[in-house]
Amino acid sequence: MSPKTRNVTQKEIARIAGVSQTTVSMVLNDRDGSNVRIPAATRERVKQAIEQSTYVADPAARRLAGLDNQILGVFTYEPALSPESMDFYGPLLNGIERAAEEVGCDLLFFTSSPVEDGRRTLFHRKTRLRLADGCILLGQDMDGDDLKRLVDERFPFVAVGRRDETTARVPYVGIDYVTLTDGLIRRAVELGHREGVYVHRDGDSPTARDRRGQIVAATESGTLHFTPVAVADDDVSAAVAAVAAGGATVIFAEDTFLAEDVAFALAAAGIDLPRSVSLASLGEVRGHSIGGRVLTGFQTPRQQVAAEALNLLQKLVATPADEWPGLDTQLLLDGTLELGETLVPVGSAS
Amino acid sequence: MSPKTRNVTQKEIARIAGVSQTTVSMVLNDRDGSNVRIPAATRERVKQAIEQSTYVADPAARRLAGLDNQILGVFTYEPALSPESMDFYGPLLNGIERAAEEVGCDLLFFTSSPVEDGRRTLFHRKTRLRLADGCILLGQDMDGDDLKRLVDERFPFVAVGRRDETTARVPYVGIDYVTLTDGLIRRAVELGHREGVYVHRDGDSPTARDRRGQIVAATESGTLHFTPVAVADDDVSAAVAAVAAGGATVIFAEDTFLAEDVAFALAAAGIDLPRSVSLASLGEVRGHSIGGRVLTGFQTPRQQVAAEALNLLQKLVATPADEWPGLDTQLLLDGTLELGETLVPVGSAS
DNA sequence: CTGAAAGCGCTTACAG
DNA sequence: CTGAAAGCGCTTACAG
Repeated sequence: MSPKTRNVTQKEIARIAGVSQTTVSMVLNDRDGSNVRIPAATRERVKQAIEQSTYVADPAARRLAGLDNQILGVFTYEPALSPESMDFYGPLLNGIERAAEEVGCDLLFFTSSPVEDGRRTLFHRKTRLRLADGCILLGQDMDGDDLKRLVDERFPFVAVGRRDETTARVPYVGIDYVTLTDGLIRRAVELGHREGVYVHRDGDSPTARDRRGQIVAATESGTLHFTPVAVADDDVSAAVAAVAAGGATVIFAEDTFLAEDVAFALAAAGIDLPRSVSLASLGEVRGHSIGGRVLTGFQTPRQQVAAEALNLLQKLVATPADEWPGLDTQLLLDGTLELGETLVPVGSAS
Repeated sequence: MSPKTRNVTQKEIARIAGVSQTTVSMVLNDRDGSNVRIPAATRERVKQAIEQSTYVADPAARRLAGLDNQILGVFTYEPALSPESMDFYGPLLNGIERAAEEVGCDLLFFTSSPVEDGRRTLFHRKTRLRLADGCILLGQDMDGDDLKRLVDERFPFVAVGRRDETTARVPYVGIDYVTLTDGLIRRAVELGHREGVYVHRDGDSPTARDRRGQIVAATESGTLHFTPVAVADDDVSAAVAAVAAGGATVIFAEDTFLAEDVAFALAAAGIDLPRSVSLASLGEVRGHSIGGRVLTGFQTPRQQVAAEALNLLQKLVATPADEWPGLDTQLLLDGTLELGETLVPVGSAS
């Protein structure tokens, strides 16, 4: 630690104002309850002294003494500020920053977390987690053990995105993908589609299950029959083959990157989009288009998700842990459909 | 403060291992100097106990006891994570995140700082600044008083961008705009330009002065004569008028947004770019183009700037303040010219 | 109304 | 080699 000029402490303020350090603390924290009643005169004297000095409370000491810090942690399972991740994290981080500014909190990014198995670990020997009053968790693929431990330790946190851990009830704010997926299926049916291909990554996240659930339901009810195609390593050739095999008039892709890959592969295979086959993404499509056409998919209120997550986190921080069970800690927000231009009526080719 | 389950402390580890709490601290911090020599046996016992527990040192306590925190502050004078600011801050933040990850530091964003006069204030009653070992300052328009106070308090910090405060020697990492500007002027001269217009915002930041200095020098030496045009509120009409008045074959804009505004106004005025007049930006141009043409300007190593800034900050943190004068704390990195397609030989119209 | 004291969890001289 | 003690700056019972 580089030696700095000593900082002003309450003790010095006390000496200047001619009171005890306790009194300074009382004044600073507006402790004016039944047992303590500080006359306006001394209160004023103390305030004067503080005003004249450059006094700033030491956050570490406050924290150690058991107060909160006005610091919220932000943990991402991948680098959050890289150009590639901005597409996903950008709106969330922006929402978090704005909400934090609003409530007067600083944001502690746990960039130091060592990487294991390709993702960062929240708990490690030197984690500064406890310096924060609470923590926001971001990432497609969270660690179940982390979540469990956070719950067990009663550390206030909120996950962005739905989590249905069997081991613990995780507070989250997410998007209602079930309704969105359902809406897009209806839309396809309205347009005459009866046979589709569902291209997905074969992941097992809650949001992946949400989408798949509706796809399966539509298939089983006979509303719209989907042939599922799992894709690995961005190799979407199987999906193209499934389309070429005939029958399908529409492709649903699990997310927008996948949709773009599919579109590219279709073009390479000489299959015309959307004349020969329609395409829709079950993810956020803003800013994405296919050959100049607005991609059909969802619009998701990510900034709002972030704001609500911070909101909920604040509530958890302010509530004693034993009262948490009474709180509504799982929140899904509605998105909207982007009808777009890549999902068109069957037979548009004619 | 919501009551949590109590966290494991050194005292408990000590009890388990059957040693004193001091010894636990020693083992944890590898204090094995001349006065302390802990036998491998007890050391092992302590490590076992730690391993079995979920012990994590309380960062607030460490900090209060005078150690460093592995937390670096990030202060931006405007919101850093908004879509608009990403163009500028994005590469810097990315560089900072990567560097922080490398050195094992967390990043504390001072989002809580209240806004005064349209910009955030670093020092306020509840600043958590001191929780960080040091701080990176970002922003076009920093507050001179903030800088002075940081220097006076000997708080380790590094500004991104050159700062020449008269009141204090500010550590910084920036880009060498003098050489870049000079290079672009030479280039214009090579292409036959003798008469230009310099569109600027009339600001007084160091980098603004750097650019203007070269413009003025070229004008005075007669190499390339510039007519300066100050622009307010993005109203570049005066610049267009200056061009229309004749004589000038090239426009230099202080930054890329300005260049884009000028290009737009020229097009509206029916002045053909670059056939009638050339255009160059004295700023980063990556990702910007004018009517499909690569804009002439600079490429600046912003990620590297960020990395070097963090580097320097680490050095400051690790060095006692009284030895800072011996350090090289002002660093300018080289950018490269983007020759682009909007600065063309005089008389290309023919 | 106000201050002396204990305590938060840690580190570091200082004695054994 | 190891532990008891002081101290970091703050808050909060607890006595006056």
